[in-house]
Amino acid sequence: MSREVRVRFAPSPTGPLHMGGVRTALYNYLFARRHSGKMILRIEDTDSQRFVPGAEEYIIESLKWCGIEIDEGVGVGGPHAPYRQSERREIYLKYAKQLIEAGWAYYAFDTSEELDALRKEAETKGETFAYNYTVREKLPTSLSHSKEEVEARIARGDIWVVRFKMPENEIVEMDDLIRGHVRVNTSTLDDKVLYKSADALPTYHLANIVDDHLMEVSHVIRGEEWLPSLPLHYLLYKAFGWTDTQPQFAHLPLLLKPTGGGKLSKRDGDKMGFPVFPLFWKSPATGETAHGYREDGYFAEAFVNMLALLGWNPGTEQELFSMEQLIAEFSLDRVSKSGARFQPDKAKWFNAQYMHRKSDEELAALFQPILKEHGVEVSDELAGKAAGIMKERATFITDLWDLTSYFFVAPTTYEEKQTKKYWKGENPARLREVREVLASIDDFSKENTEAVVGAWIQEKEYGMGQIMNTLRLALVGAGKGPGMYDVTAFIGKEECLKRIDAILTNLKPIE
RNA sequence: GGUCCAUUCGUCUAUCGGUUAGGACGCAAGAUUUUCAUUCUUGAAAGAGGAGUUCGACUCUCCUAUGGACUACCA
Repeated sequence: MSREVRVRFAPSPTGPLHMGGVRTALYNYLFARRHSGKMILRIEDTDSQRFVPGAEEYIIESLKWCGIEIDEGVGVGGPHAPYRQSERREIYLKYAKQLIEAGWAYYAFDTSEELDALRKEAETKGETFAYNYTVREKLPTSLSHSKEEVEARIARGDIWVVRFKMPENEIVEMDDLIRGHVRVNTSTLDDKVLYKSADALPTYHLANIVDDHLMEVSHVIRGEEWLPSLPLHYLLYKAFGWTDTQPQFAHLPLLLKPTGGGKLSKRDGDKMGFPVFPLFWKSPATGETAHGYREDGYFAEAFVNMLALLGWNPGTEQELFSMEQLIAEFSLDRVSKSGARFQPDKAKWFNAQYMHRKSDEELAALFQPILKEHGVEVSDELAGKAAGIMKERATFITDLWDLTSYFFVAPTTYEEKQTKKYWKGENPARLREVREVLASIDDFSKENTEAVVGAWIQEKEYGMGQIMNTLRLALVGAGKGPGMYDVTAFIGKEECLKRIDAILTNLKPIE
């Protein structure tokens, strides 16, 4: 039997979307597209305490930037709307009650404080407190109280929760698309809270299972941190009688810190100077900011490509993939099992690869705003041409200004090292000669200038290095840049002569 | 502490019982070059440890070690 592939990305709006979350979304998207299925965006905002304003918008904009398209969900609607769990709140209580009636769940009246006290007490005795079959009959629950008593407490407004009645000593057999077969004894699990009366909202576990069922989700692709609660989720499907349409699960490996232990966190980025978020973020509460790949000059395609290869590989030696190619190649059984350490250097390498493949037109569009910031007004053609000449040595679009500024503005200072090396001896006099040679050239194209000047250097038996580097000092002001004739052809004859005259009159020769 | 997951060059990874264990990033050396880069070539660099199973194990099983996740009325 094969049913329509329907996957969901279900983040919680508790802050900016982390790059690990983006990867989860990406894998869901690739899987959906690969199998001509649907990609759903569901917002899991069942924790009223941790809600962060702007987080949802951030998530949506991040996915959009990455080219991850949503078929159904928050922002686009769909047949199972609403897709924000806070707007679905009246759905869940019904299902919680259904579980109680079927004997799979029960009311519990303990307060958080009481439970904290019990945990502390157990801890001092060197034990661990587990809310499960060993204690639930002794605590204030609908299992230990009469039906009348329970109804009375609810009627009088006591705070209650619904807990899952985890069976004792049963083996849950599970299958994960990435990890294979997993089995767990239910005695090691506890009675998780499914619904809380305090805010009339379900917890993740209930909401997740109910919504995945209602939204006909076929595959749950999520982070490895969810693996420990998989048995509960299996049991919930069983308790509801939904095992026939239960989705298949795939738990993705974690993204790890570049150095040291643990999973990638915001602080790593701050410390080591690379972004952990797709977009720039400013916390509305604290005003704290965090770098984003987009604002730091990464191309979305490069970011996506890098992320895709962090935990998945095609089995070939290909590393550069467009989104279309990723969709064509992606499969869950080539996702690795172990956590992937994120490496900033590799991210930069990917970006450089994409930079090198950009056309002059694309580069012009990206480069123009930077040129304007520096007060340079040029045609797209010229902007693109300059960028095109230098793109091979750029990693980020923002590198381009340093790399090409001398195409647009004459040097105002001269690099000390180059000056010391070349602005001495016969070189200034030779530069005057070069000036005359250049002044005599009519066809100032790269090829012609190179031919004429080259022949002249040979004829005079001058040192190529001395002449060219002195000229470079005059035109660029530093010991860097592309081939000299790229510069002469770009800035043109008049500007060339102007820059030569400038250094001749303004810079005093060494010694 | 308990439960679960994982373990190949520094890092990302290939290998689905038989390979000189391959590629990429980074690193080093060399070549090219009028500068800085780019590019190219080359090099160093790995199966956590121990038992099995097998003619043969990086690959299968078990144990140990290490790392990680989870262990909230958070997701």
